[in-house]
Parts: sequence; C-alpha cells; structure tokens
Amino acid sequence: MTSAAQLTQAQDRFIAVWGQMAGAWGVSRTMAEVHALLYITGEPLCTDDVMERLQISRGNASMSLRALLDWAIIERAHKRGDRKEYFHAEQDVWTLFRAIVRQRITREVDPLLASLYEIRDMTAIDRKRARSDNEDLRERIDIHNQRLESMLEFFQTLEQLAAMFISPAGKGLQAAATLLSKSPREEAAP
Amino acid sequence: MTSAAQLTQAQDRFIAVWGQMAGAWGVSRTMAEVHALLYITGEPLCTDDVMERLQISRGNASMSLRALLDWAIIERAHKRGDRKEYFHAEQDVWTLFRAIVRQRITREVDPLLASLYEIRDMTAIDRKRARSDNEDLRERIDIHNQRLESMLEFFQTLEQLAAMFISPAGKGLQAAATLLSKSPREEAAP
DNA sequence: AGAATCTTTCAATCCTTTCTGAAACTACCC
DNA sequence: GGGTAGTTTCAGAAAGGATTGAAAGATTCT
Repeated sequence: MTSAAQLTQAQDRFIAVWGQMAGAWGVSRTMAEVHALLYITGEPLCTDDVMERLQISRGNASMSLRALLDWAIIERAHKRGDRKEYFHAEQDVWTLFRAIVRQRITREVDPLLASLYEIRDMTAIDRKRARSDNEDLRERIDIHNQRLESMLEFFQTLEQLAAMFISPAGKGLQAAATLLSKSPREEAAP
Repeated sequence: MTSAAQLTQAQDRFIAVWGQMAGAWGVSRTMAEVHALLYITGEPLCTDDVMERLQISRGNASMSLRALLDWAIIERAHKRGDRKEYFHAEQDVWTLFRAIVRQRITREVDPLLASLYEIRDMTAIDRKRARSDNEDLRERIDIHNQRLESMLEFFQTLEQLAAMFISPAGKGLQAAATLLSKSPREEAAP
C-alpha cells in the first residue's frame, strides 16, 4: 500500500469522525463532512471535487457548501483561468470555533432569551392577582418566577461570556485557556 | 382568566421553548420537555402526571425519565404512603449545566479524541515512505498532520477547561463568570 | 402464594429531516 | 443572440429518529 492511499484513508477516517460529531454542533452530517474534507486537505476544492470524494449529489453538495458559507467557516476562492468556484476552509481552529459559537449564539441563545423575557412578562402580574385565600397558588407562582429568573440570569451570563470569546479580545481568553490547560498542575511550582 | 390558568400557560410556553432547544443540547424534544416540566414546577411529579400534562404515552414518559436520570439532571423521590416513584429536577441552574457538560464531554469529546489519536497513528509513519521524487505527496502529508495536530490540541484544551468547570473547583469559575458578565464595563471603577 | 400496582421493553408506526436528480437559472463567451 | 459552463432550487424519495401501546417484568402488600 502506498502512502498516498494511506493518506486518503486517514482523511476518510477524519471525515467520518467529523461527520459523527455533526449532531453535536448542530449541522447535518453531510455539511460536517464537506467541512472536514476542506479542512483536512487544506486546499481549495470545487463542487465536483466534493461530490466525487464524498459520493453525494450535486444538490446536496451545493446546499452544504452554501450553508457552510452562511456559517462563515469556509470561503469562496477562484483559480485564474478557471470559471469554477472553489472553496477553502478556515484553517485556524480557534477562528473556526469562534465562528461556530457566534452562529449558535445567534441562532439558539438569542431567540431563547427573547422567549424567556416574554414568558417573564406573562406572569409578572400574576402574583398580585392570587387572592390571599390561595397560599398554594401564590407559592407556585413564586417558584415559577424564581426558576425563570435563574434561567434568564444563566443565559445572560452565557451570552456575555460568548461575546467576550467571539470579540477581538477573545484572543486573550484563548491564550489564557491554552496556558491554563497546558499546566493544570503546576500552579504551585516554586 | 384566573392566575392559575395564566401560570399554566406560562409553564406550557416555557416547556415548549425548552423543547425547541432540545436539539441544541443533544436530547430528544420530549426529554427536554419532561425536564422543563419538572424544573419549572419545582415539585416532584410521577409518570402519570408527566403523561397527562405533556400528553405523551407511558412508554415515552418512562424512557424520557430514565434518560434524564442517566444524565443525572433529575432524581427519584418518594412520598410516604405512596408506592409510585416521583421525580424532581435539579434546581440549581449551574449544577444542571455542569451535569450536561459532563455528559456531553463523555459522550462526544472523549470518543472524538480517541479517534483523533488513532488517526494520528495512521499517518505518523507515512512521511518517511513518501519517496523524495514525490514532493507533492510529502507536502500533503505534512498539511494533514498539522491540521490533525491543531484539532487534537484544541480538543485537549477544551476537555481540560471543561474538567475545571465540572470539578468542585468549578464553583470558582462560575463565580468568576458571573462577576465578569455582570460588570463587563465597570472593571476600572475605583 | 396471589393480587394489585407500577415500570420497562420493543416491534410497528409515524414524523421529521436529509438527499437526490432533473429542471431552472445565471453569467460568460463567441 | 445563441451556446456553453457552472450553480441553485425544489418536489418527491429515502433514511433515520421518535413515539405509541400493549405485553412482559418488577415490586410490594395481604
């Protein structure tokens, strides 16, 4: 077996593994595979390259590439004297994950927070209305409001942290994280 | 409309919203809804309560409750003089999310890291085999190895950070996070 | 031991998401 | 303008997950 074949095999394995992770970061398997392919080869590929290597239809390849563009984790590229569009993946892992976090905050946390605010408004007035002969109801309202408030607080914090990570200042966090994790047991060294 | 009805409505809305988030943290919609119900009411409920309130089958309720137990975000409870099992949700949001992070690290990141190590082993020897008349192949192998290494490093860091968050020491991180996010612009106050 | 009560399992069904492939569309060239 | 190369769209097909419900399995009580 040539090394070339072995390389292809390793790439395929990486693509498969990345594809399985797809669910974990909220995209379809194919989309993750396309990204894996572009990332691991490191070179710009066109739609046909992707179709052939992953054995998927043109429509699927086109949709996945467009979705990846939307997520801003791949970008268009062109070769001189070639009309085709090529695509190449963001090569820095931290930049990649910053983009993913940015997307997921916008798509998931922001709407969630909006809904939580709405729900808070729904019961903000309830407590007053609960007549004093109904202690039980009053207590349930209090519990509800308190749970809702905790949840809101948590996601606000989460969003703030994410904002820090995403912003240019995020590089600082990134550096700190790397440092922290590299010497987790050496803090007390002389 | 009574406040009681309004409370129920607000709870239903919360349950629905939480259910939509299900995908985001890797569980089924129903499982998220069951958790939302237990969390927002704050009181222990039995299987039949859940079935009735969410209009789901016994099997589904049973499975979802068991899964939530596996995730360690709800626990069994019993009422004296009642044979039924009741369930109540972890009430502290930070503890809840620590449990979720713990699960997802074990289920997703650990296996991923294991696979990445395997893949690294697959090509660790390749470079030597690439004959010197094949510069192109050699370069592709180098790129591959470098990408793989970056990915590995990133997930190692991620796992370390998660470990800190999860551990008892995580409370420190939590406090820091809350502080950070509460006064992101007041750092320089006297 | 048997009855009563509650829980779990799993094959069949339903539903949602993803994928395909061919047609429509766009941009460029002669 | 007509032809060609490349890209996007979308209705229908397929795959993958989630849900049901009824039967089997536990557990506790008398």
